[in-house]
Amino acid sequence: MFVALADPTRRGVVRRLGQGPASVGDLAGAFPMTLPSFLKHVRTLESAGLIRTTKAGRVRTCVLNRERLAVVEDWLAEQRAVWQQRTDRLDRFVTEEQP
Amino acid sequence: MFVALADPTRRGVVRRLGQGPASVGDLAGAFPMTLPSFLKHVRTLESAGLIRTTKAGRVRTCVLNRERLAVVEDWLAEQRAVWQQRTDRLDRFVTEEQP
DNA sequence: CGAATAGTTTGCCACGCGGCTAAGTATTGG
DNA sequence: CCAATACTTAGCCGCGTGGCAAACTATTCG
Repeated sequence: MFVALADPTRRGVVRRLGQGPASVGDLAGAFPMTLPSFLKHVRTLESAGLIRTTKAGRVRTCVLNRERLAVVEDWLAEQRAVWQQRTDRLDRFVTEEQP
Repeated sequence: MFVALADPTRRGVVRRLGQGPASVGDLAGAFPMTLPSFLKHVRTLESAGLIRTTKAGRVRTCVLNRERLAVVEDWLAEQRAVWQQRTDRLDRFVTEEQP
């Protein structure tokens, strides 16, 4: 997940797909690299589950898999939870300092 | 940012630091690698701005920089916004199909 | 059918990442 | 002051990643 999003090209693809499905060729047009190179990114995103692709005729269409982005959000939420626990403990501690 | 979080060791450090500051040595104890290797991760996290570190005497203490995690949340929020716009357009389109 | 289109596969290369050992530098406790 | 502690630096190595060009496959259009 994070690995897949750690590349600007791939984040670009995710952003673009947020606006709706697109073909590999259309997507590739927006990035300064050859098709084979670009296709690797598509595959990476797909195996990370961030996008789904289907081939119809000779054109492969990519769509964003929104649910997967929630995984990142969940991780962040967990971090916030951990941090929250800690400040709670701190609050209690500080509070109990004043009997 | 995403690159820094793309490594399990570094995510582990972030999680651990959520519970409060810790020294490099203490943190390293939780991971199966040598100190020099571990230190690289600390440096990576620091230059990504995810943590801040200060050295007192011979011990370097690390603290989580919560604000930076918000950057990831912002990116996700932006994605949601883009997606939302699109479904809005879609709604309008569908709605206007029925005069 | 034949040519253009849209991916796909293959094979190559450079670079950086993540790991290691060994050796060096401050600090600190006795 | 000396030894232990806590990093830090330096240097090395294997592997994965991200890029390319060239050649191949499968559709579609005229």
